[in-house]
Amino acid sequence: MTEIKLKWSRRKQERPAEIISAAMDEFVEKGFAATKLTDVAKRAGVAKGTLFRYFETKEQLFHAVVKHALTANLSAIEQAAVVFDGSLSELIPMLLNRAAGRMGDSRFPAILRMVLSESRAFPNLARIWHDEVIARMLGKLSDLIKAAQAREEVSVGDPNLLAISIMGPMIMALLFHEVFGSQSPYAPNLEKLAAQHADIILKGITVKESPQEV
Amino acid sequence: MTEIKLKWSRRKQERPAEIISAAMDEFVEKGFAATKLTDVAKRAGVAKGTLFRYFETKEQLFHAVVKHALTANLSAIEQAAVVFDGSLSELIPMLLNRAAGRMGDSRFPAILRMVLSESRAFPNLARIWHDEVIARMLGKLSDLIKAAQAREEVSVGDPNLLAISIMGPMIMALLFHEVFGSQSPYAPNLEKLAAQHADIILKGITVKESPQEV
Amino acid sequence: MTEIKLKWSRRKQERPAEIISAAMDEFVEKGFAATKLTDVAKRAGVAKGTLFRYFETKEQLFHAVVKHALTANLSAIEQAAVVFDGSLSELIPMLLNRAAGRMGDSRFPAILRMVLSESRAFPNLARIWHDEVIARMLGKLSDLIKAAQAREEVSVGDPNLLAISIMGPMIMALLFHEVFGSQSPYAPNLEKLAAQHADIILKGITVKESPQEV
Amino acid sequence: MTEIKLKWSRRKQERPAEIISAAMDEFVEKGFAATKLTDVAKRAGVAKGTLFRYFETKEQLFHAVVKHALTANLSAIEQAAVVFDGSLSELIPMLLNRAAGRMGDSRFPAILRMVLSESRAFPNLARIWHDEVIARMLGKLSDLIKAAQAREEVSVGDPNLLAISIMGPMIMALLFHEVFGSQSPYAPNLEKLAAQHADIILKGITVKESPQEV
DNA sequence: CATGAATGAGCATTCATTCAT
DNA sequence: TATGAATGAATGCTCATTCAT
Repeated sequence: MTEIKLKWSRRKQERPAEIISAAMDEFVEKGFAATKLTDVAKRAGVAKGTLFRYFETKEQLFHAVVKHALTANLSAIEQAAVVFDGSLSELIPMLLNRAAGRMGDSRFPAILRMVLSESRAFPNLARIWHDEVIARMLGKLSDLIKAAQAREEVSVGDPNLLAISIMGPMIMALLFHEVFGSQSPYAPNLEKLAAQHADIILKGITVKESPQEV
Repeated sequence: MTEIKLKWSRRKQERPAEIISAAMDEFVEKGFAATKLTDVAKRAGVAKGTLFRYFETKEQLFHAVVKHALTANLSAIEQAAVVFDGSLSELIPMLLNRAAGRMGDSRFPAILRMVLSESRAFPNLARIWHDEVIARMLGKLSDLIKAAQAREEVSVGDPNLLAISIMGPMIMALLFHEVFGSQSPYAPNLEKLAAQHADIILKGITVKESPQEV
Repeated sequence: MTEIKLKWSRRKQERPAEIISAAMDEFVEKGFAATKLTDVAKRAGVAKGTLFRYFETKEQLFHAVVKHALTANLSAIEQAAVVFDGSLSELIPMLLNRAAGRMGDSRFPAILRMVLSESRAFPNLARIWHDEVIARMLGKLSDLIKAAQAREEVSVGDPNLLAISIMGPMIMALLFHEVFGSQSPYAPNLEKLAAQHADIILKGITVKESPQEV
Repeated sequence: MTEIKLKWSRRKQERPAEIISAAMDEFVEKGFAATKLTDVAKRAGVAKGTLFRYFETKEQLFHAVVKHALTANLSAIEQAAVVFDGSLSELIPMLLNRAAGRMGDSRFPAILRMVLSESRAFPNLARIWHDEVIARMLGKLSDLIKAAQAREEVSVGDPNLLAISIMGPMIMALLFHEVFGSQSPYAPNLEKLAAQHADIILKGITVKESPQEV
């Protein structure tokens, strides 16, 4: 009896999280429109009606999923850049390598793809992700680049564009794996790409002490 | 008079194209599942039933749209690289600049996004795009890089990854505009990005003339 | 030119009959509701729109088909009984044998079945068939039976019911072949049934001259 | 109160039967193609969507109706003959009389007619009815006739055809009432037909006591 | 007159949402 | 509070009918 009671109250606490997790899997797999709440309920191990106790509509459930995905990844994102304060030649390899690590273990790429997919139907989604993820990430990276330019570590150039030059290939590679799978002969190895791209970029932007100039 | 007389026979020729165009707009805007054939018909200026004269099901209409988008862009893609035969230092700026040009005028970015969105529900779609677009594009670029490496124009490194280093930022920028719009302070100017990224990459990969030459 | 002209006007004359024939095949095969006018047109070798030059609606086409089937078979039916004027012991075998003959060559069983099928949706159909076919057939047969009873050829009994006793098995057998096909081990051989049933019935109804009575 | 409380759980048990009953009425009245599920739902007192909770498609609902009709009538049919073990002179009047009884109270004739109507569109339907109803009925009757022939109760002749001679008029009469209604002056009275036809048949097939016996 | 492209009312089916239990 | 049976608006698709050619 006590057992059961505990089990119930325990589950009650966890229900929303379980539902969100199940819903995320479904939304990510099928997209918003093609996801059936019956399937979400089945996957979450609850009755369909139960979903509506916690989320008023399908759309609100979707928003909850997105919000959850956001906050779950946000700390990691912040951390990646905020903490750091060294030279770009140290930051960039670390940043790209960390991004590469995201691929295998987390649902980040799938969520990225979902955001790309659904942002047209849910403009809010695009705005939130822009403000919370993109702006922070690019903003921080851009600031670090500006600082590096100020101390003449790197050559001049638009820092925002430079940030895209740095991150773009990783994003493209992530999407490649998401969309085309890892079996393609062109599927990039993320760690190697991170290393090689960091190398190229650093060579491409670092100010060389030209011997004869001195 | 002539106008009216020819209305039917002329339209019969154009109908499929008109419908595909309208359908592309709807699919791109709403996604496959959320697109209503009523809206497609309305946009195409025909009755609902007329759609089914030309395309048996919603899915076949979708495939026709994808195929059309593919062939419409394919020639341009082939051209971009195939014709070329000079050094990478000429090719890369041209290639990126041309990609930048695609943004404003064509529906390419929207289609790219649609492919990202729907490839999970339509695995065929992913396979076709992989084989027809990605493989060709990356394959050709990779070949050119190998040739440049052979004649020691550029340093060693995995050519496939290098191709991603070159194209990734443009892809990311395209998606940025598609998803977040061009109003964002972080929205990259495509032409400038193309120029700046080409510069960086070339500096990053070109084999330097040995110092004693100076 | 003349050739063509002739061909056309010749066809024009035949068109309604060709359409009715094609329509009968389709209606008989699929039933009224499941028959598509496109298929009728195709089978008749004309365009869909042409059907509507000759028959205002699908329903009117159906009525034309029924009417045609009726008149085509009516003369034969009339003939079978009207002409005859002999004893029942001659009539019944002949009648049943003739009915058996109908099975193989004509579309009569299929039409019978169609009438059974569609009479609920088209009460007119039932009424017409009742008045034109059933009443005439049963009426005539009943009259002949009454005459035979009057001259004490056959025993007393309700002549209408007797008519059904005579015809029923043939009707059932016709429908058996129509519905279950001729492969069933129970599928009756129509000629044999006609002969055997005639025999039984005649034995069953003929007034025997009991030897001792004389 | 109890009424209301149990409404759902009780109805859940009854719903399929209620729906099948309503659907049978509609199918029998209009035929498969012309039956609208809206009307079935209305007649069953449920919403359209509810139908699909219990039957996946219109066709499956139709099959359920047929199956129900089959099993509902099958036991009665089996019983009629299986149990019996007496002489044909007792069996035949009883059998025909029982068949006559079916007319007024059950939906058997309507179902018979539906099977005739829809068997072309649903060949399965014909096969099932052939195997489950016709074969059993005719088979059993045929067996009893063979036994009677063996003990010289009745004269020789094909037992299958004899079975049709026995049943045919009842089938025809059933269909007459179904199709043309009971108002026709030719509409047979089923009980009288059963009695009279039994009489005739028995006289027609019974082996007569040889004259010298008198 | 013949054609067949175009139409749109009509129907089967789906699924988010409600609510009696 | 949890359940899942019931609901009905919404949507893909069909096909008889129309009408410009």
